[in-house]
Amino acid sequence: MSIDRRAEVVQAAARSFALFGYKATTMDQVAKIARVGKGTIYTFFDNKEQLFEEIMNAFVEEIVQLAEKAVDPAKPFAENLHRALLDVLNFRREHELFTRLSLEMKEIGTAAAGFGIRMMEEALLEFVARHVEDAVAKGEIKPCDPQLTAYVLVKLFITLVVDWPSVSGRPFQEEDVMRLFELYFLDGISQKSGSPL
Amino acid sequence: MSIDRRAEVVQAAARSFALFGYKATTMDQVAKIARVGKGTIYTFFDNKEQLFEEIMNAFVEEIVQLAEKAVDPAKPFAENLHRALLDVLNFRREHELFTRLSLEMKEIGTAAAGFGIRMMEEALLEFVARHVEDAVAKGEIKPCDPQLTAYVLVKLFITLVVDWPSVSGRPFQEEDVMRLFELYFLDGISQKSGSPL
DNA sequence: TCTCTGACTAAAAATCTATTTTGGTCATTT
DNA sequence: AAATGACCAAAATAGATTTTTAGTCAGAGA
Repeated sequence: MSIDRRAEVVQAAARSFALFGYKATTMDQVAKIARVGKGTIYTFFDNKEQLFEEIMNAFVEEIVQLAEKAVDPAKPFAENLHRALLDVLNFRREHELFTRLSLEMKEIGTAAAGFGIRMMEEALLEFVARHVEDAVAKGEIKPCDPQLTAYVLVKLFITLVVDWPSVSGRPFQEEDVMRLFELYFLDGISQKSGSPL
Repeated sequence: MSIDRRAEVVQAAARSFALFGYKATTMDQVAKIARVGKGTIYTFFDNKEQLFEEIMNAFVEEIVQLAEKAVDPAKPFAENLHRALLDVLNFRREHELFTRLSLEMKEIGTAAAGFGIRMMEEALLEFVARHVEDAVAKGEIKPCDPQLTAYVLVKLFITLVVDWPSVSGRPFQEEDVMRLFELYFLDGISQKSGSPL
């Protein structure tokens, strides 16, 4: 039985994309790493972008499934959000493809890298929006536009996990992020209800 | 009495920066618009960047003063935030220097434009952080890191006023921004206290 | 026959070179 | 003493040339 050349190609490409980014990954290189002829790649994928898309798709699916698994419909929104964010956080830390692509996207303006990022963000937004909608329906959170709320939520997440650490120098611990999320998003910073004894 | 050449230079440069951006503004052009010799500019400013800095400084000062005027120490934090943000919002809409520089910063990577933007953001952050500190001291909002809170607040502001409109296509009205700010930041989206009668 | 390959090609990217533009200077004028 | 614009070096731009790379295809190997 011959090896699964398609899988070899995908694995090699995934490694190369994660290691060098989209632009610096050449098809010759992928072929070499996968130990196949370059033409073989083109029997499975029409072009470089499609190969990239496949890998991003798998990546996105993995993340969404992870988040989905963290959600228990019986449990409250805040708790589900908590667990899902934690998982995404950890996943990000382990797989640096996302981080590298973000960099490439911002430093160089690679179109495909931008596409990849946008795809991930859109998938994440869709996922969050769906759960926000549920939570609103259940009366767990106030009525609001699910799309916008998801957008704000994800932006706040990125602000806390990516932007602020790079501005202030010190990254947060997981628990910090969760506590801050509750403070800034779920409960609000306004000191109005529970008067301090 | 001779004209104030320095003021002429500053005015000409301000116009040109706002109209063409940092990079596309040449010192020859500024000299011509200001109707002075190019050398004259260099009797007031060491170089192009310093000229730019002066103009940005004035700009930032104007904004901060505007915001400061909107704040009444006797009034609650939420209301002050409300008014200050409204003023900044309007100012932004009127003066396009900020917008143009943001674009230049993102499309081309002009270092000086980046510097200008960062300056504005830092000034704004400092302003907000100071007032957050006050509000915490007065017990109007929950105890929190003023720096971080200011950062989150400004980011949310930009998310609502700049990012979301460009994503969704439809910009917000002023009142919308304010209402959303209350929902997402001050009160929180969590449906916990006031049960919906 | 069918899968797989790597030399090949056209197009894009990088490199090099010639030319122009531009920030900054300074001897001269006012 | 204040102001100027011709001047210069350095940087940006444009164009020509070379290199790299995505994608093809005739043919080798099974």
